[in-house]
Amino acid sequence: MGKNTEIADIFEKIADALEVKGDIIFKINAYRKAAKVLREYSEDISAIEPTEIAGIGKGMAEKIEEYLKTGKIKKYEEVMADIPEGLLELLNISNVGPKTLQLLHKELGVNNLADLEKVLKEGKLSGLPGMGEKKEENISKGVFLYKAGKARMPLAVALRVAKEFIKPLSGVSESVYPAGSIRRMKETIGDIDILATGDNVKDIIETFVRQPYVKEILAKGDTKVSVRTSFEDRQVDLRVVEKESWGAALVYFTGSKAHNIKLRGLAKDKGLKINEYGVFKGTERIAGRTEKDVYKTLGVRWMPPEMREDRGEIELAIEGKLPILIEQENIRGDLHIHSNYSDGTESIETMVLAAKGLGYEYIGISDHSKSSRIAGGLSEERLKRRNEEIDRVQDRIKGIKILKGMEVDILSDGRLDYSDSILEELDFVIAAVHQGFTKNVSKRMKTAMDNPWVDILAHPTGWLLSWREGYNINIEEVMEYAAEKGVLLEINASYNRLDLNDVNIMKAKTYGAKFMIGTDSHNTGMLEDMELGIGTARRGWLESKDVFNTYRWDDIPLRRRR
DNA sequence: GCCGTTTTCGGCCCGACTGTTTTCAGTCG
Repeated sequence: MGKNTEIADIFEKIADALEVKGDIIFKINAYRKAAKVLREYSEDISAIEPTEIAGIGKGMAEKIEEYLKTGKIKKYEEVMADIPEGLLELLNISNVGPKTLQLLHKELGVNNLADLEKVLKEGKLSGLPGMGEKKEENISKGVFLYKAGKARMPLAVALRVAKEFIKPLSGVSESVYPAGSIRRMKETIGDIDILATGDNVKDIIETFVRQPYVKEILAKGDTKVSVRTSFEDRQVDLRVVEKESWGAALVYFTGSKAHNIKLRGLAKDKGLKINEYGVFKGTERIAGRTEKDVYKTLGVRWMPPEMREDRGEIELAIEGKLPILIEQENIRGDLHIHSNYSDGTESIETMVLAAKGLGYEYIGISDHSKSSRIAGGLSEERLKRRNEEIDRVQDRIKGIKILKGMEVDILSDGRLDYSDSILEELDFVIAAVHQGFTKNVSKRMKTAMDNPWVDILAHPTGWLLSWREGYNINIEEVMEYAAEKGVLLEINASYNRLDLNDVNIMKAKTYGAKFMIGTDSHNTGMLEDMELGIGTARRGWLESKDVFNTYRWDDIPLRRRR
């Protein structure tokens, strides 16, 4: 973890603490903004002048310097002095905001989750000002869901749930779309947002709440409804708008929040007002029907949802310099595929036919190497037999090129799991860490990349979405080394990885790195995870020329060919 | 606390919904 992240975490905690203390919201937002830009800044903050970053002023810069020098920030110690450990965590409970938390803390001495549960049980909340039976009940529900470990869900799960709701709605609406972070293809999703338009608003809302997966209606108004579903208690929100507002609502509900705030600022500068209903000059609506119109009135070109994170995309769109992002149609092949020779569940032939069905020109079979025993890693002898099998399948199946690859373990000393003479005979080699996640990972990866037969580095950070933190690694150093050596960085598209992620992709690109999107498929269904990898690449602003499996196989400038 | 071809002071996004209120505060996105 870099210094940027460490400082960003501290700034966010300061913001939370100040909010509970009731400080002015603008100061709090300043800390949040600083945390965000710091987290997403591609260079290490110690290497530059902090005030050059928008959102970091004199005060923040001093605190950053202080942290770099002493490892501490006095302001943080100050604001935290009278805040008990475990209090701020409670802000993550839905229906508990800063005001409620302050009240609970001051009046009832709530310091942590256990305290909160206790006062709820004893029914002590109802006596407090502004607290009634309902509010108490809602906080109880919030605690229940929080404890149930309502972590963000993987994008793939959210997409599936959203589709279940969109299917029946498409019958009664004119348009219905997933919005929010799903549309931006963020790797994990909190709540699922769906946006619809049509003539009969009531019908749309009633159809929505009648779905069999709806377990409880959390809120229901004329245009908006929130439900808890039987998919792990996940919340789904539906918002219905008039056709005149469809584009404006799409922009608004797709977000991100930071992107919207910047758009509002632009509107304001032009004497306009933008909200989910349109762009307004005084009371007159001058745009709203399509996203394109909305952006145009603000002097901004339309941009793909995956870019809308306020990371400079609005500035680029104003200058007309938006990148042309990679699309599914650009992908010509998938190089990270397991067969039943190692831990895949299907035969080489089945995987090849499925890939051919997707219109791919080539597929690379890349099973595990011998040290991955649990995953059925291949001995030299079995590797030989697998390659002969590939030749036989290729004889039978035409119209798709089958490549002999391997996902080769990086051993504890950085050597690879096969000798160079074996690696050389393969069409390509993916190197991967599957063991010793905390031991010298950066160094081992760099040693592995010194081997000229390594073409691709698999799932570079090793994290699994929402449950495994990943390798103990200096990812910047590794990505920079990969760029230098001409090793492709994998964007692992598997639904529970998405590794590299957007922020790392953007950083890697500044180092001059190139990429490969691989699904890490262990069965035919997983081939469709390519969609998730493309979304992630787009979030990292990649164009098709950055991603080498958009090239014809013979044209890929693989390291071993140079 | 940040920011500035309208400003170095005075702004800083804004609307829906809920619950507890007799007109609005808190939460959420």
